[in-house]
Amino acid sequence: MARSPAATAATEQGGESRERILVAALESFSQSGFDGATVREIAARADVNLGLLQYYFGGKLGLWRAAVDRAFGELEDGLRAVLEDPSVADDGERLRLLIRGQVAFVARHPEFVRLMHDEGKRRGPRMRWLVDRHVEPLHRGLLGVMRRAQEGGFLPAGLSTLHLAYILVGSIDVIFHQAEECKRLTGIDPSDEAEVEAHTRAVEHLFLGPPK
Amino acid sequence: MARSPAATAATEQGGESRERILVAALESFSQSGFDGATVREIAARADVNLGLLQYYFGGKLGLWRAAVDRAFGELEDGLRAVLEDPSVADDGERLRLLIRGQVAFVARHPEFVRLMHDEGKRRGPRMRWLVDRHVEPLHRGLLGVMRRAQEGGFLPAGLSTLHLAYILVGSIDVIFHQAEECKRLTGIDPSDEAEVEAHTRAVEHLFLGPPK
DNA sequence: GTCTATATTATGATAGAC
DNA sequence: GTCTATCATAATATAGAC
Repeated sequence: MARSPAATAATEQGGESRERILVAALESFSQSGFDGATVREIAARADVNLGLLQYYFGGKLGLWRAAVDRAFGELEDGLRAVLEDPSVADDGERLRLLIRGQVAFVARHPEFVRLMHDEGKRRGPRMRWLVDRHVEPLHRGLLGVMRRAQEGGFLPAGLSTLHLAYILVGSIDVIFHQAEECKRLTGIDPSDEAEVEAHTRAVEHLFLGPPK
Repeated sequence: MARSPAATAATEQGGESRERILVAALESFSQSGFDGATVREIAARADVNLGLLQYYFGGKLGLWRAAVDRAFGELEDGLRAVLEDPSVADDGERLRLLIRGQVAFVARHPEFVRLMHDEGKRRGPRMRWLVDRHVEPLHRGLLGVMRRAQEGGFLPAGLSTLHLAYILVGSIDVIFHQAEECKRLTGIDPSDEAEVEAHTRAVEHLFLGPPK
């Protein structure tokens, strides 16, 4: 896989092991939360020695930050493409693309949502770091699209874009965040292709109306 | 506040301290997750001695279970009332009441959602216990209401009720789950009365159409 | 770069006094 | 019931060999 130049500084100094550690860290942090995750388990998962985490990331917090940067990198690349694509006809269509892209991304990367939710629920330095560095720009972009979609008559006017934004994100994310619960509850894996499609259709229908 | 007889068995043996421990435990578990929470901090929060947690609940897991039972007790009482209320005109109206009640509950009890999300995201004995004991009955009830609302034309037909259910829950819950993030992001506290109202209106509009 | 110790602290649980 | 120790373990982080 080709590497984007932008990603180099944050994630690409160092070698193969460094990358495996980051993958393992994201997995562990998203499953157990920052406090619940242990650097030992991450090292074991990445099949490297404990000291190596210290060597590359200086400590648990540095590892967490690097893993978060890496996780957001991929998402941001995809979102920016949709937000800035000049060939999109109108903001209703742009919102539709945003929904589709986000459902697809979250279905394949539930760790991402789990990590965001784990930090977004409590006050603290990590939450502030995450919001200021990553969430705020995305949120601003989404609000803009929704506002313009309202102005164009693609979204119900008179409803707060802030609330609509959280409703949209919640609509998309929760079933994948709770994928294990959903499996236990229904036997259905929401990340199965057919379910991802059904989910996309349902979210699109609710926000943008029945398909033409 | 009067105590429902049903709640007695699960939560009322023991005294004042026991209750304070359960409140503190719910707070800690929801903030930090099961692994991240420490019995020491819970004891400190409840202003009781460490040994007392052992005395009442046998250990961390027993404490978690008792705290969860207590949290679901209140929710289940409210939901059952709406689900079984014979004076409700139709299932569109019932769904509307369900939405209003759930938004109000979650706005006042974000810990509840945080705890559910913390366990629902990972496989394990606690998740299974939680789903089988508490989530499954609620989910079954919600699916029933949604199916009947579809049949009555109050909800878009042709969309999977499973996905609609997760979308509804996500729509309602996430802004309150992420309340701290939202405050940092926008300066707005979603649990403020005006915001709760705006959120209710937005969710109602999306699922049940514009107000009459 | 990667590893093997090890220091230090924090944690869940227990024993037993009052 | 409630408290004061204390134990055994598991955690992060460090020092230093290869």
